[in-house]
Amino acid sequence: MTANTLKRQPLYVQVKQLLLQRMGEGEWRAHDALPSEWELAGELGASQGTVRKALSELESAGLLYRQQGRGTYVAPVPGDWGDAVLLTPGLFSEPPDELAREFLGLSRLNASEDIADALQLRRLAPLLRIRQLWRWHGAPVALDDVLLPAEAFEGMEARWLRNSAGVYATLQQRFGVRLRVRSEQFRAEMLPREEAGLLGVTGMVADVPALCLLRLSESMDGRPLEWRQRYCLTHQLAYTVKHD
Amino acid sequence: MTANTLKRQPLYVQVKQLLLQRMGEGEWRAHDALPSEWELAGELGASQGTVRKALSELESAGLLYRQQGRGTYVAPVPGDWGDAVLLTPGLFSEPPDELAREFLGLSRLNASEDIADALQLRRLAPLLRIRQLWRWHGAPVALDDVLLPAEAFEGMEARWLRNSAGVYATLQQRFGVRLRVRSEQFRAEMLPREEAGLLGVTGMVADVPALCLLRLSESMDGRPLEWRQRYCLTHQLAYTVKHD
DNA sequence: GAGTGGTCTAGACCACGGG
DNA sequence: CCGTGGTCTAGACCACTCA
Repeated sequence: MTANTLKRQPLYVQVKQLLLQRMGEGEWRAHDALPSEWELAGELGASQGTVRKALSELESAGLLYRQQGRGTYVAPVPGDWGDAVLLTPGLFSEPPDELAREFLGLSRLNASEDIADALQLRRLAPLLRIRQLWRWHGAPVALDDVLLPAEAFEGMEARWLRNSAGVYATLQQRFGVRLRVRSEQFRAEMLPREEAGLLGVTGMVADVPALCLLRLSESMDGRPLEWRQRYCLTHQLAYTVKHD
Repeated sequence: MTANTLKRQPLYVQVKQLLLQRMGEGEWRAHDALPSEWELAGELGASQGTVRKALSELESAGLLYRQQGRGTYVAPVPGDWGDAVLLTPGLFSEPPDELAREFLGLSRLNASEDIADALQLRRLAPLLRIRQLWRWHGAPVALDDVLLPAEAFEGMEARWLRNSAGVYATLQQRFGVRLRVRSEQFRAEMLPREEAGLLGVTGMVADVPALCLLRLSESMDGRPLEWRQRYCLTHQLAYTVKHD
């Protein structure tokens, strides 16, 4: 890599950033093959070992997958549910159930202090709010409020969200932005009235506890771009996170 | 590595396993320096690059930490709380609060079907149960039930647990077993009566929602060895998991 | 200055997948 | 068979820490 020093980043980091950029620009779609290690090495003027280190780190970050004897491929966008899985409680065996996602609406509001702080915006900054409902075997099990900085996603349209694989997929397809989870926060709460209505918990039933998940996500270059709140009903299903 | 092939594992994996074994046998204590890459390479008959790959993987697994210009050191045993942190809710800024751990008791019981299954034991297998309470600024915030296969930890004594940095630290010190989290499961529940008593939630107060965490941990060679259930009060504090 | 880990290179061989 | 990624080696230079 001739004279492309910039800020004296190690070469393999520069290779990573360059590949991330090209992936962000949509040069390759999910499951497309990247050039081989030797081709990239030639293109970029680095050795094959250096390219390998960059590719390996992108693989462990979940952006690529590699198969011996075949090649290196762009990994599909992770679903909105994240790495977690809904499970029947008490069991650690895992039938990865398909959850159905239902888009409820797109609206605008202004950031509260907490949210502005988390997203590194000024107070009352305009936000987009996306609501969606998760169903498992037809029954509502979770409700999402997704908050995005309006400035970063100007031109967002509800129909993009209605017919898509999820918010993350839409952001990547329409804005070339790929998000990753920075941190998640769990809390047990009594389900608020409004959310209870949307989740179909109505009437005389005693108050219901809900798992409240907050998730802060960022772009690949580290800017926080999504604040998500999820209310999960966990009578029937638990929220599982696998490690490694 | 001359003729130590075993089952045709890659050399760097064999190096990892050998180092894990020697760490498990207590050859080094926390913050002890390991031999340098070149010394290990000489000892084990591998190249320095291969040793480096093994060490790097152990570092990213959190078992070692390395400092340029100094050396490679054994990482301290993680606390019982795991990678998660208790936080004031709504905020993603992080004052890593010290939690006080209070040992409540050591008892024996027999495995239920679920737990025997998760720990890969026969039904009704004998278990050790360790109870402990977590306090934050004096107030109880969480209660742990730790279940361990009695067979694997015969001779466990309550006083070991009373005066220690936690269950994981005791297991490593007394039995040479280091655990890592395999999966965690979250659920919102109404706090059961017994746990409410231990957590100091008494009297006329309306029922309280609790975050119920299940954690399955395994030894470094992949045997499931701990089933843990934790009830967390999350009115004041939330349960946070950082990624990366 | 000596010793450590961090990066980078060049070359070798192996294991796997597919034509 | 070829091309791919996976492992392993040897050697070079750099950046950092510490005596």
